[in-house]
Formats: sequence, C-alpha cells, structure tokens
Amino acid sequence: MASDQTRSAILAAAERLYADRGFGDVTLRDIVAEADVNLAAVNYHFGSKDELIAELFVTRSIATNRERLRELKAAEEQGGGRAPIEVILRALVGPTLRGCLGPENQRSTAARFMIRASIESVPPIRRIKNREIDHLRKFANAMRRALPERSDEEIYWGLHFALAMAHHTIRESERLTKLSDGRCDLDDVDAIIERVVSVAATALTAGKATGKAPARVAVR
Amino acid sequence: MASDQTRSAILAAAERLYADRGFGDVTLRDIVAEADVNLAAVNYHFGSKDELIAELFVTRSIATNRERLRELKAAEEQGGGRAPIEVILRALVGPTLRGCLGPENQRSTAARFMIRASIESVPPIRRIKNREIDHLRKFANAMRRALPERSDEEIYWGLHFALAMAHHTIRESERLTKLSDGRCDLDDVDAIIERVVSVAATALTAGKATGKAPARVAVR
DNA sequence: TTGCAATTCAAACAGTTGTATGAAACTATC
DNA sequence: GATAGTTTCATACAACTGTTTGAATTGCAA
Repeated sequence: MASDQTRSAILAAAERLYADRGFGDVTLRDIVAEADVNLAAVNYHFGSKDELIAELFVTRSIATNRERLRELKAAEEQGGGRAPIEVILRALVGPTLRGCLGPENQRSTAARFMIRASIESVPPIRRIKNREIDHLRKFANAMRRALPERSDEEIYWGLHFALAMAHHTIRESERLTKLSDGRCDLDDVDAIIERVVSVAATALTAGKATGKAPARVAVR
Repeated sequence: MASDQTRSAILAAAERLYADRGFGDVTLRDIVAEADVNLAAVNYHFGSKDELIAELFVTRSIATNRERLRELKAAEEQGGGRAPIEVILRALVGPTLRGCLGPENQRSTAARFMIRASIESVPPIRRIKNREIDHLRKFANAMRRALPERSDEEIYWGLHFALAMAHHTIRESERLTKLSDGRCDLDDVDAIIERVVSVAATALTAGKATGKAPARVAVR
C-alpha cells in the first residue's frame, strides 16, 4: 500500500472515532482497527498519538482560520481598508459556526470532530489553541480601524464576547435545545450568526465611548 | 483515625491536585499520597474514582446554585414577584464569576478546581451539568416575568449568551489577558459581572420585541 | 535482477491504571 | 474484656496504555 494511503486512512479513522466517541475513550488500537492498518503505523507516520491528534486539529483549524481571514480581507478591501464592525464580526464567528452547526444528521465528520475538540480540550489541542493569539490580533486590529473612537479594552472585550457566544453555542447546542424545548432553532446557522454578530456589535457600539465599563445598575 | 477525617482528607487532597494539575494526569495514587491515606480508602469511602470527582463537583456547584437562587429570590421578593432583568442576570452570573475569578494569587482551591472543571469537562462532571437544566429554568421563568413582552426564544437566547460570556471568561481568562496585553482587567470581578450583565441585558431589551432574530446587516 | 530504502507487521515491552481482597487494627457497645 | 462492626492496610489483580523492536515485505531505481 502506498505510504500516504495508510497515513490518510489513519487520519480518517481517527477523526471519525474521535468525533463519535470523544478523545477520552478512543485508543490507538481502536483507530488502527477502524483504519485496518498495523498498530505501529501510527507511530511510524505521526511519531505519537498526540501528534496525530494535533495534525487532525491543525488541519481543520487552518481551514477555518483561512476562511476567516479571506472574509476579513475581502471586506476590508471592499471598504477601502475599513470594514463595518458587523462584517468583521461575521468573518470572525461565521466560519466557525458554519463549520460546526447545522442540521445534526448532515454534519460532517470534520464538524463533529471540531465540536469534540471544543468540548473536551485535550493537551495537544490546547497547545495549538494557545498559538491562535496572533490570528485573533488581526481581528482586533480590524475592529480598531472600524471603531477608532473605542478604547482597546472595549475592543478586546467585544472580541472576547463574540467568541464566547459562538463557542458556547457550539459547546452547548444540545443543552440549549433541551432548555428551550426546541424553541431556539440550532439548525438555522445563518440566523445564529446574525444573532451573535448583532449582540456583539451592540456591545461594542452602545453607550458612551469612555473606555470604561458601563455604570452599575443601582438595584439590589 | 476517625472515618470522616480520612474522607475529608481525600476530598481536600483530590481537589487541590485536580485544581493544580487537571483531571488528566492525577491518579488515585497521587491523591492518596497527598492525603497520606491508603490506596483502598478511596474505593472504600467513595466507591470509585468517578464518584469522588462527582462528589467534589456536586458540593461546589450546589453552593454556587444555592447562592444564585438566594440572590434571585431576594430580588424577586423585594420587587413583589418581579425583579429587573439586570438583577436576575446578576444573580445568574455573579456567583459563578465571583467564585472563579479574582486576583490569581488569592484564588481558593475551590475556585481553581471549578475553573478546571469548566475547562476539562470529564464524564462524571458532564453528567452532573446535564442535570442543571431545571435550575436554569427557574432563571428563564424569572426573566420571562421581567420581560413579558419578549418571546420565549429571545429569553432563552439571552440566558444562553449570558452564560456564554461568563463561562468563556472563566475558561479563557488567561488568553484574554495575553491577547489584550493586560488591558482587560481580569481581577476586577465586579466590573466583569457588570459588563456581562450589561451586554446580556441590552441583547434582551434592544430592538423590537418581535421574537425574531435581528435583521441581517446588508453589507458583505 | 540486484540493491537499497521505505513501509508493514507481529510481538513484546514497560509502565500505569482503577479496583478487589482478605487479613489486621481499631472503635464502640454490652 | 469479649464481641461486633468499621475502617485501614499491604498486596495483588487484571486489563489496558502508548511505544519500540527487529524481522519481513514491498516498491523503486540502477
């Protein structure tokens, strides 16, 4: 068998199993059985189990990040170097949400894998996420250009909250469906994106641009 | 040694180790060494490792939930059965945020343990979190009373986003500090609470109360 | 075909894990 | 102080883990 047939058989099998059963209880032996290759092949081709997981996650998140930047760049070029805040936020949360949500029965293996990665967060994945800061900084810069009167602190909180809503929706989509008894439609991804974008944009633009936290409401 | 001295020595040691090193690489042998008790004591007193973790988490989250409900009840009684939305939201996210954030060097073991539980999410903890829906429903009901003109869908999304911002801030506090280069002050818990409450309240009250998602911004 | 490198394979390795056991030590009751 | 019930203890268990090894096989170039 050609070398990279084995390689990609392992990748495919691993992604499928991790997506279905989580990182916690999938062993190398499960993976090689599913891929129908020899046990030693994983270490031969990837070095270690962690590097296999890392490669899976890197591949997927590079794709998402590239799409994010593509949308951001397109928007800024169209606006002559300055895009509306809503469009920036949409470029930030859109690719992730579109990649992970949507009708459950038609979610790709990649989507289910990324949901798992978002929920379980094993060490090799955490290491990679920690290197995402430079990527996020590009969005912070774009947001600064869109809202020059806002303080950096406000910009970062807005970025942070936008990611919070997107990731929490991915992580807890099942619970939200149950809690709302189906009233919140988790299948309409575009509506969810607009909802997140709208709330984040409001948070970033509402109130005076003092750079300070909103005054505390006096009731208690 | 009296029976519950061993029990609580195990609980204390386990919480400390899990808080410091995460669930992934703390074994029963680490715990019993730290607690200076026999290996078999864990299974004798708790039945299994998972039940030990579950007991730790249940204890802490019961405390948080009790505090949440106390604040909610107090607010509703003071308002004659109807509390302002900001106060409800503050009762929802305040106890959690106060329990997990604050100056790093003075965070309790319990706080650090809850942060871990929020990041790593092992099976026994996930099982318990899934049973929290009834608890959250009480807040949904209070929010409905506070905003009777809002649709249920809007209420649930608002509740969901409030939790999203609170939990994501706990999970990613370190990254936000790094990303913002220290501009976002993660030590001022009260300011964070007000920020989350303010954004969530705005999301719940802004715009027409049509019960539909905000209209999509036309730029792209 | 020969030679060499890349790949596959079965098997074993070395270590760790949570749990179970049965005897010993302890504690409280009568 | 004997008895019954708890709790502790050292130890073993059984299973599983990721990784390594060295020989066998394959693929390809000369």
